[in-house]
Parts: sequence; structure tokens; C-alpha cells
Amino acid sequence: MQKKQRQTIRAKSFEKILAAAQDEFVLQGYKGATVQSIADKAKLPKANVLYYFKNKENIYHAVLEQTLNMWDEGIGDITPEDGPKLAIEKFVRAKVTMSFKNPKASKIYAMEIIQGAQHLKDFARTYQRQWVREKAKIFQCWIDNGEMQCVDPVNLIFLIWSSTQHYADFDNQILTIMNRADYEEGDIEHVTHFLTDFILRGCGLK
Amino acid sequence: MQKKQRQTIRAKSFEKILAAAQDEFVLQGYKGATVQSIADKAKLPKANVLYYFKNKENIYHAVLEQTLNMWDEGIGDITPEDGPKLAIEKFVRAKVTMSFKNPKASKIYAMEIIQGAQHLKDFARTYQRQWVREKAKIFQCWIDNGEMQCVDPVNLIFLIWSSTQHYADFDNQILTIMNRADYEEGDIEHVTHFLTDFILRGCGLK
DNA sequence: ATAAAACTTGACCTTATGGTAAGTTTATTT
DNA sequence: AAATAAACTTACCATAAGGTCAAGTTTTAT
Repeated sequence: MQKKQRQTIRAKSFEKILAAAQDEFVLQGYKGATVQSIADKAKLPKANVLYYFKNKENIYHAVLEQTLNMWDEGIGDITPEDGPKLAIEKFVRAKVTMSFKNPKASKIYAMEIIQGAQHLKDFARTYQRQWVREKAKIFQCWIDNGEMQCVDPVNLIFLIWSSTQHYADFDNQILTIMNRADYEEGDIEHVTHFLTDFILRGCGLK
Repeated sequence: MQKKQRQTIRAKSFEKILAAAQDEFVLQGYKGATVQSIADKAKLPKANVLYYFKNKENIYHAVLEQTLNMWDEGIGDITPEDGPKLAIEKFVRAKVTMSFKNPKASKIYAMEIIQGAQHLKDFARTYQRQWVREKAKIFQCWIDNGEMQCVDPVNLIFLIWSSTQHYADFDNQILTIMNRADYEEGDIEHVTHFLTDFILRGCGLK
């Protein structure tokens, strides 16, 4: 009956290590994060961490994968049926919410890209290309149908990505500028409103 | 007469080291970049690099300072006299041009912020807060005068920053998605046009 | 109860890296 | 030409970090 005990411990250890690793990788970068510092943060001996993950690179890969999955799930979707207004509203809200609720995931991903995506597998890149192509096509349809202003769909996607992720990646800068210590509940709503409003107007939808 | 020779060598060495260091810091992060790798890239012996800079942290500080100066100079300005339309056009163009011409500077800065601005001096942060306050006030005047749509000025600044810097920080991702190896001359113009167009419309100025 | 598997851990090894010390060469000044 | 200062270089050291090992302990299966 108690075969569960092992599984739970195993799962919990993985979880603790991944959480600690995400923290450290964001704070110190790939090379700067040490197995020891990850172990300390996870409250496990170093050798134990290396029992669960063969080496540091494997830890990093696991963190990256976790991050990509989150990106995939949380990103909502852009479907032709919704029409441009609703689709943009949904998408912006999803991205802003993700940025505020899980800034670390966004940061890991951002650092990886900035540094040249050295650890990112090819499939992940191809996948994104596909995604953008597909969504751009939907926007183009709407434009051709006169449902929205004629704007370059690919650059529009970039603008939405960048302006939403900014609140995660640059949270430190934003908080410093606003002279605050932390984000508050209302911020998500405020930023979502600002961005949807602004972007819809940019698309000629207001 | 030939006292110049030393000065030139000195200047050139500094330049080579800083360029190499910027490269390495972007590619490998602070901890990942080694004095040796910087020296190799600068084609100098390691000890010679450490003759010009006491230690790695000093190299990094120099790179960071260089980056901040560039940000300061290249950022153009937002002045009340220009009015919202011209001011935004100028500012967006300046930022986009910087992003395309000097992506590494933007990346160094982005990485520093993402990682919590651990090396950034307080004065740099306070300075930015001041800058944003000041410019936000100008936008607010324009709004109050009915010269532009009522949008939150601070978030507008964030949107302009993020959407323009994106082309520097995420150049790898963008190029992958567009299935290209490098940016081309026309890209600056195209992106500038897209962004000014979109943002002006977002501000109710089109 | 016993064996086997899964898990935990301290001690250890090797390598890479930041940095130093001390000497040598090269350019500038007098 | 000699003296001085700047620039360069070699050899070296201490430390920290990734990773292994082998000896334990605990849980599960028989």
C-alpha cells in the first residue's frame, strides 16, 4: 500500500529542485547558478540533487522544458471564429496574466533567447515559426475582410509579445520607476486594460 | 612628439577589451564570461587584460557604463515643443535605430535588469525614474490639451521601450521566425514605419 | 524475515578560473 | 645615452565548482 511514499518524495524532490533551480538560473544565469546554491535553496545536499539530475545541464533543460510547457498552455489561442477584437482581448489578457503570475518563467526564456538560444532545441524554434505563420495568416484574413486595419501581422505579434512580457522581464525596472516594492492585485487589470485598449486602437478596432 | 603612441595603444587596448567583453558577457552572462575568453577574443594575453582592468567586475562595470552612456545619447528626446506626433515619431525612430545598430548594448542592459540589476548603481535607477516622470508629465500635458488620446503616459513609455527594444534583445528569435540569417538595411525603415504608425494610431494621432 | 531496490550523504578528485608577483621588453623623457 | 615609466608576459597559487564513489539508510517486494 505504501508504494506511494517513494513516489511522493520523488515528486516533491523534483519540484523543490526545479523551483530552486529556476530561481537561481534567473538570478545568476546558467554558469553563475551552482549546483550547491540550487541544493541549498532546495534544502537538499548537493549529492542528492545530482542523484535526481545527472548534471547541471540536465537541471537547466528540465527548467527550460517546464517553462516552454507553461508558455504553451497559458498562451491562450487566436482562432478565426473569435474575430480580431475578441481574439486580441483574450490573447493580451492571457499574456499579461502570465507575465504577472509567473515572471520567472518569462525571464528564463528571455535570457535564453538573448544569449542566442544556445540550449534551446531546434524543434522549439521551428514550432514557434509555425505558430507565428499560422496566426499571422488569421490576422491577414481579417485584414483582407476589412475586419481590421491593415497592419503587418508578424510585427503585430511581436508588439503584443514584447509589450506584455515586458512586465515580467523588466519587473525590477518597472517597480523602481513606479517607486514600489511589489506588484499589486489591481495592476494586472490596469495593464490589461491599457494594453488591450491601446492595441485595439492601433488595429483600428475602437 | 611620439608620446601619442602609448596613448593610442592604450586606447586601442581598452577598446578591444571592451568590445570583446561586451560580446562575451552577452553570450555567456557575467559569470560565464571568463577573463581568458575575453582576452582570447581581444587577442591579448589574459594578464594584459588584467593590467588594464583590475578584475572582471571592473571590466563588466566599464561595459555597463558604456552601455548606459549610449542609451543616454541615442535616446533622442521628448520635448513639449515638438508636440505628440513629432515627438513620438522621433523617439520611436531613435529607439528602433539603436536597437538595430547596437543590439548588444540593449542586451547587456536587458540581462542586467532581468537578473535584478545587481550591478547597477542606485544613481542609474533614480535617474531613470526621473526621466520617466518628466516625460510622463509632458504626455499628460498633451492629453490635457486634447492633443492626444487619454492613455496612461507611464505605460505608454513602457510600451514604446519594450516594442522597440524587442528587435535588439530578441533578434535571434525574430530572425528564426522570419527564417532569415541577418537583419537587412530595409528592416529598420519597415519596423520604424510599422511602430510609429501603430503607436500613433494607439494614441489617437492618425 | 530477508532480499532487493530506491534513496541519501559525506568525502573526495579534477579542472577551470580569478587573480598575483616578479621579471622583461618597449617607448618616452631628460 | 641613460633613466624612467608604461606596457607586456610568464609562471604560479588558491579557491570554487562540477561531478564521482562508495558506504550508508529507508522503503518496498517476496
